[in-house]
Amino acid sequence: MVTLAEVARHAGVSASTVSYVLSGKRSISSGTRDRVERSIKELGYHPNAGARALASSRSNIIALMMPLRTDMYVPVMMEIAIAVATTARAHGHDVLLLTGEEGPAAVRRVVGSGLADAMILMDVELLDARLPLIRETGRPAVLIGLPADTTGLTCVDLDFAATGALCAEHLAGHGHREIAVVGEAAAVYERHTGFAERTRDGLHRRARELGLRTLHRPCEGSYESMAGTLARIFDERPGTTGFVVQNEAAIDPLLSLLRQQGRAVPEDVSVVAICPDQVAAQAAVRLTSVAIPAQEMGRRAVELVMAKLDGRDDDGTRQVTLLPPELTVRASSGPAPVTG
Amino acid sequence: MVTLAEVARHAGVSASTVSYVLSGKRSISSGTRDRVERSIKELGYHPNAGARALASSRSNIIALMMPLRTDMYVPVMMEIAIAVATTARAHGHDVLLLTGEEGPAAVRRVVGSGLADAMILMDVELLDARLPLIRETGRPAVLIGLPADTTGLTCVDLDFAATGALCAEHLAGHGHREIAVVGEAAAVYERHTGFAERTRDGLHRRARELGLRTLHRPCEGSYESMAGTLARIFDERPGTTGFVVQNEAAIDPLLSLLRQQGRAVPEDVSVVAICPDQVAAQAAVRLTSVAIPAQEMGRRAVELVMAKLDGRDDDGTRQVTLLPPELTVRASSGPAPVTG
DNA sequence: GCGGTATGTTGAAGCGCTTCGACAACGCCT
DNA sequence: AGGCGTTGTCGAAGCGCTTCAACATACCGC
Repeated sequence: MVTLAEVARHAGVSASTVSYVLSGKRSISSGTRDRVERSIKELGYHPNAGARALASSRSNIIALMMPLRTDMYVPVMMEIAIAVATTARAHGHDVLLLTGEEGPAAVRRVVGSGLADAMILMDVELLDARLPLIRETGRPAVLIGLPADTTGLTCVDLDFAATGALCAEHLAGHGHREIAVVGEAAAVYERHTGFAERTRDGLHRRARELGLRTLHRPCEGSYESMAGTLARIFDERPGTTGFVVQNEAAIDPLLSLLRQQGRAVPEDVSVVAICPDQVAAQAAVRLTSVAIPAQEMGRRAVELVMAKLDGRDDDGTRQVTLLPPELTVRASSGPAPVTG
Repeated sequence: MVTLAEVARHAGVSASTVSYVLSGKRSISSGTRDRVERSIKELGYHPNAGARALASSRSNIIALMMPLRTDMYVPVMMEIAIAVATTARAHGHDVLLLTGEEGPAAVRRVVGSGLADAMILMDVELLDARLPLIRETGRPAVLIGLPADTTGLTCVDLDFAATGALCAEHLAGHGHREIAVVGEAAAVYERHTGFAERTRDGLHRRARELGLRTLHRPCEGSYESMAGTLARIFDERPGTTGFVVQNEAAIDPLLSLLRQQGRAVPEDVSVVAICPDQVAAQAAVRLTSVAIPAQEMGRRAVELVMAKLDGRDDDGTRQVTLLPPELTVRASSGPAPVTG
C-alpha cells in the first residue's frame, strides 16, 4: 500500500503538505498542489481510513440503524437506505448498516468505538429504547420517524397526521360520507410506531370536522386477511363508498376483492392509498395516492446529520421536519355514487 | 473517551496485557483477566476502531455492494442485506453499505483505503465491470450471483438452471404439455444478469427432454404489462395450461387477470412461482413455488468471506456454491385439465 | 529599506492500538 | 541442583495520518 510519506517523497514535499493538499485546510501554491496531485495519481494513493480516523477522530462514516421487522413495508425502507447511502457519499461519507438485532447496545458500541461519526435511526417507536442513549452520548443523530418526546432530538418524517387529513378531505370533496380505513397490521399499532397512529388520528379529526363517518381497521397484508377485513367493513357499514389504504401490501388484494365483488373503482367505490408513487402507478387501477417520500426523507436525514457534523446546527431550532403530504389524483377516486 | 492505557492503569497491568485480554492472542492468568475485565466494565471502555484498524490492518468491516436498480425485486435484496449484516455481526464484523452508484471505483476506494477487509457483491452481471478489480486486488470477495467467468472467484447463488428445470418437471408431472414462462423485465435480460437467463435455459432444456412446448416472455411487473403479455401468450398458444412466473411483481396481476378471464387456478391453469416463500403464501391463491433462499445466500456469503479472512480457504476449491432449489406444492398447481 | 502582515511549507508530536521480542517465574525432567 | 520448556507479563516500536507551532519567504505601506 502506498502511504502519504511515499507520495510526499515522490513529489518532493513534506508529508504535512500532502495532507494539506488533501484536506484543503491550508492554502497551497498551485504549483505544489499540481505536483502532489500528480504524484497521488501516479502512485495510486488512497489515504488509509484507519489512520485518518485515529488522527482526526473522524471516521467519515455514519451509521444507519434499520429494524429487522418484516411487518414494515420493505421497499420504502430500502429506498430510504439507498437515498441515505447516496447522499452520504455525496458528502464524502460512507454508511454502516446496523440491524435492529443488537438493539440499543449497537448505539453504545458504534459511538463508543468511534466507528461512526453520527447515526440515523429508522423505525422509531414512540418510546424508543435507543433514545436515552442518543440523548446522553450527545453524538449527532437524526431520527426518521417521530417518538413521543422529541426534546433534544432531530427528526424527519412525513406529516402523517396531515396525510390522514388530506385523504379525508379528498374523499369528502367528492361527496363521500362514509369511509373506511384499511390500516397497518395490528402489530404495528401495538408496537406504537407513531406513524400509523398519527395517520389514523389525523384522518379521524379531519373527518369529524367534515362530517364524515369513519371506520378504521388494522389489516395484515395478505389476501385472506384483506378478505376478512373487507367483509367486516361492509357488514358493519354497508354504505361505505371511500377507502383509504395505508398498508401497501393490502392494496392489490383490496382491488382484487372489490372487482370480484362487482364493485367498480372508482364508480362505486373510491380508493386512496398511502404508498410510494411507483406502487400507486403500477396497481391494477392507477391509484389516487399520497406519496411516501422515502428518498426525500433519507436525503434530508443525511443533510441534517451533515449540518450537525459541520457545526452549522441551525440554532438547534426546527428540530422536527415534517414533510407536507402531496396527494396525486389518479384513476381510483371520483365522485361518490348517487344513492337512492 | 476511555483508552486502553487508562484501563491498564486502573487494573494495575500494562497496556499490552489489556490488549491480549481483549484479543485472546496470548494466554493470561485468570486472575489478571478478571481484574482487567472488571476495569473494562467499570470504566465503560470501548476500543477505538480507528486505532485498532491502523495497528492491525484489519477494520472488521465488510463492504456490501448493492445495485441501485429498481427493476430488481427489492424485498429479496433487503432480506439478503439483513442476513449479511446479522451474520457479519455474529462474526464480530460490521457491514458497510455501498450502492452501485459509484460503480467499480467504489471497489478501488474501499479496498485501497483499507476501509473494509472484504467485499460481498450483489447483482452480479455476466460481464461485470467490478470483476477485474476484484481479481487484481486479491482482497477476499464473494459474489451473490454468477458471472460468465468464475475463475478465481467465489460465488453463491440459487441454482437457477435447476430451478427452471424443477418447474418444468413439476408441471410435466401433472400432465401439462404447453407451458408459458412469465420472465423478468426485458431490461434484466439485456443487462445480462445471469440468473434470469439461467432459469430460462434450464427450463427450456428440461422441457424439451420432457416433450413440453414452452413459450418464454419477459414482463415488467405492472398490471398493464402483464395484461398485454398474457393476452399475447394465449393468442399464440391457446392450449397453455401451465405458467411459471419469475417476476414477483407480476404474480398478483397474473392471478387477478386469470380470475378475471374466468380461468380457475388450479383447475384450468396451474401456476408455479419463483419467489420468496412469504410472497407465495400471501398471494390470492397460495402458490406452488420455488423459494428464493435470500437469507441463506446472505448467510453463506458471509461465512465464505469469513473463511477467507481467517485463512481457511477450503483449498480454493468449491468456489461456486449453487443452492439446490426446493419446490413447495401449494394450492396453485394441479393436474392439467382433461381436454377434448 | 524597515517593521508588519500574508502566504506557503515544514518538523515533530501525537492519536490509541497491536505485536514482537525479552524476561521473569515456575514447574519438570534428569 | 542445573538446565529445560511453559506460562504470564511487560516495554517499546510502530501503524499512517492530522495538526500545531514555527519558520521562510514575499509583499505591503511608509
